[in-house]
Amino acid sequence: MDTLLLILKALSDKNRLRIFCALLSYKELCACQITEFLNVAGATASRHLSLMVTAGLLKNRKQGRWVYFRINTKDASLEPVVLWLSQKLEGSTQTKKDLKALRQIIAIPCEELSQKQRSGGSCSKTRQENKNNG
Amino acid sequence: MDTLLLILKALSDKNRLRIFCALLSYKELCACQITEFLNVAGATASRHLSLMVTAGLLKNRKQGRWVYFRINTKDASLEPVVLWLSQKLEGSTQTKKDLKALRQIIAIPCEELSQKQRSGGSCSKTRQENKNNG
DNA sequence: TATATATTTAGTTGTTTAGCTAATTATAAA
DNA sequence: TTTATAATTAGCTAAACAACTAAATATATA
Repeated sequence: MDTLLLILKALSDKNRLRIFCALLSYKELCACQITEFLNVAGATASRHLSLMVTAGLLKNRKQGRWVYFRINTKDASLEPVVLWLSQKLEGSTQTKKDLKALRQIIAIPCEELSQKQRSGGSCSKTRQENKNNG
Repeated sequence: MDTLLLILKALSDKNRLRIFCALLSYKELCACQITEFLNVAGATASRHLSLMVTAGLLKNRKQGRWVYFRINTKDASLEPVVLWLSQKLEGSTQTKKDLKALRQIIAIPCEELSQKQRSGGSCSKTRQENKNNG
């Protein structure tokens, strides 16, 4: 039951659900891409991803300085919930909005994305504004 | 996505998961029976149940002074997750322990249970001790 | 009708958690 | 080997939440 709780807690946060949803469409995403699309500090995205990996929902692989995350498709016992979530998430307003934003983000090379994040593109003010604008 | 989040949040608490698990075996349970088996204050059980009803996971019916709760089997879109949870919960140590305790609880009439709860059977000290004893 | 009582709601308190910045770690490039 | 940098970890703050007690609500019984 404790393992199950870990999975459910990992899924019961809006930003983590958005990450999961993004990975349903884009099989693999870099931490910097997820940071960009959530519009949060890198450390915040990292913590969310870490929780999901610990719960067994995600797997990651390191490639040079970048870390790529994907849904853990090896654990067969997760299949039913992944399917259920896919159905529930498909076509929701938030999903549409996120997928649209992601199309633009994945077009930018990670080097450029990271540089943008370093140079103030992710300051608190901007994040707050984006949040308010929906 | 917000409805989905409501469902996931409703499931991501140990006591609420225990309630759900109990209702997988006992189709319908009274609020006082759930209060007894969680070993919490009546108000606490009521709040948990209310969250689960709001999320659409449970339905309830009032019969006299008693309120009975059951899993909402009418919403077909919940079927996959209910099945998944059943599989995950089946046979876990916590589940076994809870079902054992429930067998004794349902043997007691609600009148007697409620009276027991009123007359100090559910004081904080007892609850804490039970918690520590597992 | 008045009283008893099962449940819910209101209000309080301590814990958990999501977010931030700053410091650390690990890898690539100069 | 030194420097730059992507990601993680540490430490902090504010918000969310689970638990409690007390008050309110709704129903049954005397």
